[in-house]
This record gives sequence, C-alpha cells and structure tokens, in this order.
Amino acid sequence: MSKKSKVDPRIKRTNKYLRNALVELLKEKDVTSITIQEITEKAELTRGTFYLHYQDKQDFLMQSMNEVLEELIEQVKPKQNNEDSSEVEEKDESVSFLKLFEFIYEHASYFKVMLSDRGLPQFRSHMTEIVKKRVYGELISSIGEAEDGLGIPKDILISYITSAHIGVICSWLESDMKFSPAFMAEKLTSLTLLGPMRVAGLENKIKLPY
Amino acid sequence: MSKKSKVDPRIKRTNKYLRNALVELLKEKDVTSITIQEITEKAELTRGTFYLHYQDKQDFLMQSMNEVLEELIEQVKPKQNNEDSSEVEEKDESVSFLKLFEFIYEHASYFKVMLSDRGLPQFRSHMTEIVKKRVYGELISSIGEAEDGLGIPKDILISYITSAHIGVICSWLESDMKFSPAFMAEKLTSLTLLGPMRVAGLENKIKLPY
DNA sequence: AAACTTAATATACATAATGTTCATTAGTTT
DNA sequence: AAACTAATGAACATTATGTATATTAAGTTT
Repeated sequence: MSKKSKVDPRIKRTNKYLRNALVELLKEKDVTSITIQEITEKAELTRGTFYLHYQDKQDFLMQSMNEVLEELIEQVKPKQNNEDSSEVEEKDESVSFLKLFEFIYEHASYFKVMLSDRGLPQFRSHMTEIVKKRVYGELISSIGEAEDGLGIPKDILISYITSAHIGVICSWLESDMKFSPAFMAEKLTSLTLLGPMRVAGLENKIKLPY
Repeated sequence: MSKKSKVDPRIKRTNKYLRNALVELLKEKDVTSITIQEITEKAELTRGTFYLHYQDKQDFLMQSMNEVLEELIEQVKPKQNNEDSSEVEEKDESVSFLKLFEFIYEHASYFKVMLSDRGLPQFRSHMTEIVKKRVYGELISSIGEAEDGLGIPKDILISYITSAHIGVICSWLESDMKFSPAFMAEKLTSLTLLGPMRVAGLENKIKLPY
C-alpha cells in the first residue's frame, strides 16, 4: 500500500493522452460540443479504448477533474502537526493561499479553460467548495466556532469571501498570471482582512447609502 | 417602432412552451444531457417546430438566456436623468443592487438553475459582466476615473468585489431566499464598503500575516 | 526466454439524436 | 373569404453513442 502502485503503464499512457487531448480541444471549443470521437481521435486512440476506461464523457470529465482537484486539496491542506515532533509547525494559515496560487500557476492552462465558460461547470463548484473550506478554516482559527454574534449571517459572509477569491483567481488566469503567486496571495488576504475599499485607499471617498 | 411589435402569437406561444419546458427539465438534469427531443416533447411540439425558430440547442439556450438577461440589464440600469427635467434624479447608485435582488427574486427558479452547475456556464459569465459594469459604475462615481494610485491593481479589485456579489447571490438563491432583497442589498453594500471583517465585527480578532 | 496476462485495436452492429425537406393542416391577418 | 405563415407529420441521410468480439501488441511473471 505504499506510494507506487503497479498500474499498467499502458493505462497511464492512455489516460494521459486522453486528458491532453481534452485540454487541447477545450482551447478551441466548449466542453459540450466536444465528442468522444474527437477526444480519441486527437489522442490517437480507438474509441473502443475510451470505453475500456470510462463509462461515458461525463465519467471521463469527472474523473480527470477529480484527479487534478484532489492533488490541489493535498497541496492546500494545512500541514498537520506531527504529534511526535518537538517542533510544532505552527505555520500561518494564509500560507495555504500561497500554495493555492502556486499550484494553479503550475497547471494554469488547465485551470484557465476549466474555469472559463468552456469548461465543466462542476469544476468551478468543486473548486469553490475547496476554497470555502479553507476560508472557513481561517475564520474559525481567528474567531472560534462562534455561530452568531457576527454582524452578518455566516453563510453570507463565507460566500462573499469565498467567491471573491475565486473571482480574483479567474481574473489572474485571464491576465495570464500578470502577477506572482506571492503577490496575489498577499493582496487577496489583505482585501479580505482590511476590506476592498481600505486596500484601494478609498476609505474616505465613499458614501454609505444606508 | 413602438412597444408592441406584431409578432405572430403562435410564435410567442411556441417560444414560451419551449422555455418553460427547458426550465422544467433543468430541475431534473443538467443542460448537457437535455436533448432537443426532450425539450420539444415536454413542450408538446414537433421537433421540426424547434428548427423553425432555432438553429440548434446552443442557439436556443443563448437566445432564451439573453432575453432574461437583457430584461435584467434594463431593470438594473440607473435611471438616466431626463435632460429637460428640472428635478435631477440623483438617485443612489446602490439602489440598483436592490433592483438586482428584486429582479432575481421574481425569477428565482430560473436564476437558481442557471447559476447552478446544471445550467449554462455562459449564463454565469454574462451575469458577472452585468454586475461588473454596475460595480465599476459605483466605483467610478465614488472615485473618478483614477487609473492608478489605488493600493491595488484595479482589475483585481473589481474582480474581487464583482465575484463576491455573484457568490452572495448564489448562496441566497440556494437558501431559497431566506432574506429579503432589501436586506441582501444592504448587507452586500456594507460588506464591500466596510470590508467583510468589520461587518462581521471581527476587526480586532484577526491577525495580519504580512 | 517462454508463458501468462491484460491493454489496445479493428471491425461490426444496434440505437438514438440531429438536422433537413416537403406536402398538409391549422391559425392569423387583412 | 383570401392570403399568409406557423405547426404538423413523415421520411431520410448523417453522426455519435454504446456494446461486443476476435485479434494484435505490450507488459509482467516465472
């Protein structure tokens, strides 16, 4: 049960070809209009081979999506303090957002198409859940489990922050990563902690309507 | 060129049936796996009738999406001051967010499915653009056209705020509109103006990592 | 290196959805 | 009532899907 599972290299190869073909096709057309035919053609495989591994298109899309996102979850997961370790690794929670940006940077072309409206809608919602968990974790570590007493319903707060994160990630991808992961992680954190207006330096120029 | 265009009532009827059928089907399965057959069947029309009006499924989806969203744009658009009017209607910009929530409330079941991952991905991106324009408008009215001098790149700022709005709208829809449009508009505005942490009352409890 | 095992291929086939055509019926407009 | 046009019904060619099977090729075991 160790790291290296003995998966037939032909299977690995086939999966790789299929996934690469998918990404290539997603650069040209949206996921809906891509057929299994096209995928296997571009992958230079038989259509029968596809059905040897996946039930249908949806199954294939979900599996390849999950592979990437499970890897992402691994990366972003805060290091669990080794119980035996004398050094408690009390690392900053927000480092995980840096790791998030770094991981996305590594797989930029995949994330870019999948988060665009050509990609699988489920990809976005899956990613949103992942980010939400992290946001939630950050908040709890700051304020405890306090259910209310907040000035605002918790789910609104969490949705606001989470979705803001996703939006910034998308715009970063669309700009072809104009800024470094570190820069993005820092800005994103201060946007949330200080609020967008204060970060922009517009604090006094705004009028509160209510 | 007045309001009422003389469109054959049969066409209106057909379109209505098709759109209703779509919404019904979207409650059960995702847009990808819905066929033209099913749509026309549920609408109790011939498949040939469908092709009388639309090129293909995508065309149909886009057209019905645009109908709804153009109506939304109309609603959300700030009233243009009548030049001749002695009373300049200097209404609060943020009223437009109230109108946004009210419109969505009226069409909740449609927005709910379309923004879910069963819906058209283009719907989300289209809506994001609409909201972005309004966010942009609000910002400019507060700070002028200032390109920089902001403490943060403008597109990051705009994306953060815009996407946060969409996220709050989605979570509101998913909760089946637990709160009133007015409540939502107010919370959303203060989240942005004051920042999520200040609104939540967590301002002092947080640690700034950088 | 030979024998075993399994992945990939080539091919064929049934099924389902698409998109088009056209004559006929039914509903609207003038 | 006549003219117009939308909707129907039916047929048809085309394309993608999903399944099955015998054969070839590649990887694993002994």
